[in-house]
Amino acid sequence: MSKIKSDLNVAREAVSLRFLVENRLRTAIGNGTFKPGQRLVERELCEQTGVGRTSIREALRQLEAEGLVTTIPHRGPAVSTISAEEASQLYDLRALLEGFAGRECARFRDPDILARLREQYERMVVVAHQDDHRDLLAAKTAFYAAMLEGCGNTFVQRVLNMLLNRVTLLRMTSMTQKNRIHHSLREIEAILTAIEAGDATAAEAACIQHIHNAAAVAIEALKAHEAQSDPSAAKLRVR
Amino acid sequence: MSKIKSDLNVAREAVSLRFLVENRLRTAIGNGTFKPGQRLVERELCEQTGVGRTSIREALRQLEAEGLVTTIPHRGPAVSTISAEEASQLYDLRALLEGFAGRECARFRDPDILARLREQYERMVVVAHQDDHRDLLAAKTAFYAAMLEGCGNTFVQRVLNMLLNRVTLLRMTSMTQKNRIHHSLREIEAILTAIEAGDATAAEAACIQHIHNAAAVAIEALKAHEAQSDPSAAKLRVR
DNA sequence: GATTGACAGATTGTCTGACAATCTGTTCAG
DNA sequence: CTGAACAGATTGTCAGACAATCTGTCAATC
Repeated sequence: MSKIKSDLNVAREAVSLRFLVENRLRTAIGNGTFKPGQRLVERELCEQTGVGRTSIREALRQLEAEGLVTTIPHRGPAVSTISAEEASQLYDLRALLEGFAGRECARFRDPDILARLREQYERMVVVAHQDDHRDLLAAKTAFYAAMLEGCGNTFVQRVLNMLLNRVTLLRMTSMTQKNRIHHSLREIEAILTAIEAGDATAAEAACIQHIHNAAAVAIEALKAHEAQSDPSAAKLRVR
Repeated sequence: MSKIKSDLNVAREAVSLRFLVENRLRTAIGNGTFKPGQRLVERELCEQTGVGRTSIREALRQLEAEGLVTTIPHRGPAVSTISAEEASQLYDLRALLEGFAGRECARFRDPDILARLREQYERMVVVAHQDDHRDLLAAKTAFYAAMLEGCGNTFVQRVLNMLLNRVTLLRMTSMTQKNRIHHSLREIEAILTAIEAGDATAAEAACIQHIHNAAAVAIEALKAHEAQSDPSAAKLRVR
């Protein structure tokens, strides 16, 4: 019955302005237009978007709830920064959740999901050599999207999406890692084959392993970055 | 260094109105003043709280992001309801996260946390016989709070708090289960001893077991409730 | 009698303008 | 160089307004 309904679903076009603003800001933060730490002055956003302060503020509140933006009282919102410690915790949670997703995928083995996973994986293999990593990133994102969907748990999906947004934040802070691509590909292959084989335990382990590896690189880069530019660390120097 | 700062932390009294409203609404939903499905008309909230529509709306946006409130476009916000299916997924995620928390607690074995856990457990034992379950609930909440803190992961903490708020929602939908208390106590004892023993695997298992048991009861009650009162189910009847 | 269409009432979505509270950087006196 | 005072910037909040949209009702129509 919900199947029928979803077929003639007209997708609710009447989107609110604040929703548009929200997405606009989210992608602006995601692609680095707004950098971590940068302040987001309400009036400026009003001018840039052409909407009133009301809508801007409500959109900001949403992003704040997602952790993408941090608001200091009477000082205003700014794009969230992320410390090495936080990043580490973030990756831990991500590993836990993606492990769950992988495990459930392997358990269900929904043919549709399996097909999408393989499709994206093969797309990744094809575009892996390109200098421009955008295609690769897109395929990887699609792969994850499929896996999340396949786990069949709305809440896990939602939480993971929030986490991924914040990881993107991290990617802006540190630089994109280069040579991990090939390792990464192999790890994803392991995930895929485990899921296809219906081996839940292996799938979970592969997901966790993959995130742990990615985390190690990211955290390392972040720490280096911090040690070099953190003013509070500099202050501790005796000279 | 952050230790020093946190000691003389003056806790930032200058709370914004929207924050007060937010908490007020949250507890109102939590204690059943606003029941699931009930509409929350902005003007009415304005009158009841004495604050302007701006603050109300921003507070509602926050609660919406947490899933406690659902807003239908041009119709307005209402306290979220929760289906048996959603509840099941919610408990799955909760089991995953609390399992993690338990495991980490057992790994760290922070003496301070251990003491708090035992203290709350013993408090639970003492007040378990009372007809009024409020004390018991308070102790249980404190027990969980300690465990969450002990896991040392801010994100897990935050997500779990959100989930717990929504479980409370569920508690409003179905009725409080009565005779589970004694089972519940024994399960919590298992968690505690595993953590105290530093047995991470056992702690994780105990946490997951506990949630699964709680889930089973809750879901059952919810399904019964749904079958009885769901109008869409009634409509499908051929007579 | 059931279906359709129109209408009124209720509420939200959004804008504007305003003003106090608060934060921040700078200047100036000691 | 230290500390106080001040000015500018920005947020937090309110009130009032108005269009867009949803919902229920009621009459007209088949």
